[in-house]
Amino acid sequence: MRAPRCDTQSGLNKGSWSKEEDLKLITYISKYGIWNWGKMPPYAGLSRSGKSCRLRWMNYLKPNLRRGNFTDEEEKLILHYHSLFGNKWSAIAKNLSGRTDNEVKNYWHTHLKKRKMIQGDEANKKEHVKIKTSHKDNESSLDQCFSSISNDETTSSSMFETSFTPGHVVEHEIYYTINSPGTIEDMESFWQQFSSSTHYHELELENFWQEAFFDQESIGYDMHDNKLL
DNA sequence: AATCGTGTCAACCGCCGATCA
DNA sequence: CTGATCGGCGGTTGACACGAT
Repeated sequence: MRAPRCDTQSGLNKGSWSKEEDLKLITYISKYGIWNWGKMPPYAGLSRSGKSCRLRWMNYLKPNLRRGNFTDEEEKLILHYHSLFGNKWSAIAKNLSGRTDNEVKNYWHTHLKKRKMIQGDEANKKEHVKIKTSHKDNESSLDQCFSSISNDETTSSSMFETSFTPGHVVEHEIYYTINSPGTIEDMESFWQQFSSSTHYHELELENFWQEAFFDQESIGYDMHDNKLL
């Protein structure tokens, strides 16, 4: 886990994502969808690059991700598709429901690559693979966050109506292609709801959204139409 | 208890292709 | 056609956890 740090040149945060950052991204996307990774971080109140947000969403926060240990069946599939595709991790991941290319790649490098080499040397040797469950703590804390949001009707959206539960595969397709970042009023209401529906107030971030959303020049605010650009 | 070595995996980086003006 | 922008991909890094000594 990388320690959170701030890049002095760009002023953007780097490293590990905090719980509150996760919440902001989840809540923003649930309300406004994904319209432009490069432009949306300030609207979501995040001091992160668009790439960082996209990566975090795709690899960790997206609702239909399966987390935890790889099953024997998944392991066989990875080996099978790797023999077909090589290091095309995204192609392999597409054949594994709820798994990301990053996860498949990591699993390959930490477990299967080594095993394959050993098997190559000693064809009949059986290798015991220990699989760590280091996501446990994060999952439980995020579970709390998700439940606190999804239990609040004012913030529920199509996303949360579809069993938005980390650690489980959701059957429904989630729509996140809404095209507008909303108005200032929307955002005020949104963050007030966000604040009251989570443990946000305990995080000493009360002033955060004000700093983030009332710097109108930096975020692009059309005074004439009263809309965020 | 302290130190060291190794494994794990979230996140970063740089590149590339698609799209659009 | 060209250049800018954006999303996506694969390789790599490095902080942290944990076992060994």
